[in-house]
Amino acid sequence: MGFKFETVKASRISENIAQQIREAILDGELKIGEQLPSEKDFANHFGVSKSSLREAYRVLEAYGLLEIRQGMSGGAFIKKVDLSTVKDSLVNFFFFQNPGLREYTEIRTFIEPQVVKICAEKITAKEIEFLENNILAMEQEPDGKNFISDLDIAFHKKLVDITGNKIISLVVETIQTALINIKRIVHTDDNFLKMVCDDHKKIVAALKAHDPEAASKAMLYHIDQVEKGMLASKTGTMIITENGLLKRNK
Amino acid sequence: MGFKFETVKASRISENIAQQIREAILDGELKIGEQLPSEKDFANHFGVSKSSLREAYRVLEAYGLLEIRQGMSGGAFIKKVDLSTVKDSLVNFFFFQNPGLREYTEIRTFIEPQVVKICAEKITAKEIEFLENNILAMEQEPDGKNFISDLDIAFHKKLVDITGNKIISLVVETIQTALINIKRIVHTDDNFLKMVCDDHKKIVAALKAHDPEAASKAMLYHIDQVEKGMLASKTGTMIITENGLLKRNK
DNA sequence: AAATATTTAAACATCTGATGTTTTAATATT
DNA sequence: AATATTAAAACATCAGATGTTTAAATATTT
Repeated sequence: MGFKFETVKASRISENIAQQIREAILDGELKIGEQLPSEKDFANHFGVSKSSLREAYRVLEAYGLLEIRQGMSGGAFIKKVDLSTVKDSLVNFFFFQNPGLREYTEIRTFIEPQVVKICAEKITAKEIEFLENNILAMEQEPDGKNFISDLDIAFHKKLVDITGNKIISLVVETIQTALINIKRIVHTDDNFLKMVCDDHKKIVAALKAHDPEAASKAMLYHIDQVEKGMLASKTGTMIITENGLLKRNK
Repeated sequence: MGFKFETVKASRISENIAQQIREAILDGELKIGEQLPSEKDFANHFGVSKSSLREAYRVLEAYGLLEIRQGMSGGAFIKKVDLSTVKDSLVNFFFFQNPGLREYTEIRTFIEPQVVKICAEKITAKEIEFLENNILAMEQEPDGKNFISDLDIAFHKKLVDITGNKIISLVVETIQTALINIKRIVHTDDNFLKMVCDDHKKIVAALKAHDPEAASKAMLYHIDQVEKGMLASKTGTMIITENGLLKRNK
């Protein structure tokens, strides 16, 4: 095997600074809410021009690590990276990977049946009420496409949140979001909506009975139904290939 | 329930431009490798100053959507977002979420046993050879901590790659990377290493026999062993709390 | 005294234009 | 033909001027 030196990228001042600050955050030296010096002061401190420092700030802001506020008593503040930042990053990534519907379904079948198994043991009366209200709202909604999507996301999100596992939450939520984008394209019909409600009801019934196996089974069935429904429905500006891959139809 | 208008953020020129370009990419108008106009020209086109445009480019570069090259016939080129960009983003996110070892283990037990089930059916002789060589290399390595980590990642990565599911690959690889960071801290010993090798061998044996259930069982056992091993080992600068949460020990 | 309006100052946002550095292609030299 | 030099395009950095936002301090009015 040959050498394995890492590629060296020409150092850019802004990158250097952004890296330093990011490391300080990851090392715990800078904490949430803490304020960095003003552009002028910090540029001076680093011995660089304001523009270079501004670019570093912009990059850190793009990472979601910084919030920059204008005005008096404004400035750059360390911020907890929020979910939307990661999701945007994942959207960017998956755009080029272009996973197929099959891939989304597959990982869902891995995770979500197991999620409801845990839920069946831990779920509280209040959480069951939340889920039941969610289904009710979905049924009563005449045709609100987007609203339905929100309710659908909320249903599945609630379930993962019950597990208390932040990683699983992120994964499931990201997949849900990606699927919504696909759904918007494939124009799922009223039958689809009814099917979703029925499936959700069965899942909740199993959870109410604290029956892990039944819940798991109902969820697995549901995920498969959703895939089938989406593959069967007519597509708008996109087409679904034999692999369940979505492609622009132009 | 009250109104639900979204918060409006003061528009910044650089942000506006970055958003426009990002959308053009996500709409398929700009393709990989395509070159954007030079700073000067594009700034002119938008009717803004060079600095504003540069900040937009910096942000897009941070997203991993742009590669900027200096020199003649340099410029800004649309780039496929690579894995490391997403991983960095996830590292930033999880730093604040600070998931516990338990959470990592849990999602692994959801995914990886099912992964090897698929592998047991699809795996080829060449892939088995790869895995066997990987184990051999791991055994022969006297003490190379980091190298072992690389081999460990490569082993698990190979398995998910066999499934051909890009989403699962990303999830598993991200978790592996996060775990390595934890392992570096907890100073796993020689016994741990031997255990890993033995477990990997059992998994490969099951795959060789094309036995999905055995493979799944071996993987589940392995993941649990790794968690136990890490919880038992002495910690360096970090301590593991009762929840399996890592905290800096200072 | 309280409420309202005005002023002020700190900090970011943007612009302009000059100068430096990198990189590749064209040209000249050996 | 190989090597060295030069030129040009594009990014990188800098300096400093001007505009805009925002919150706090101050002044004014009720």
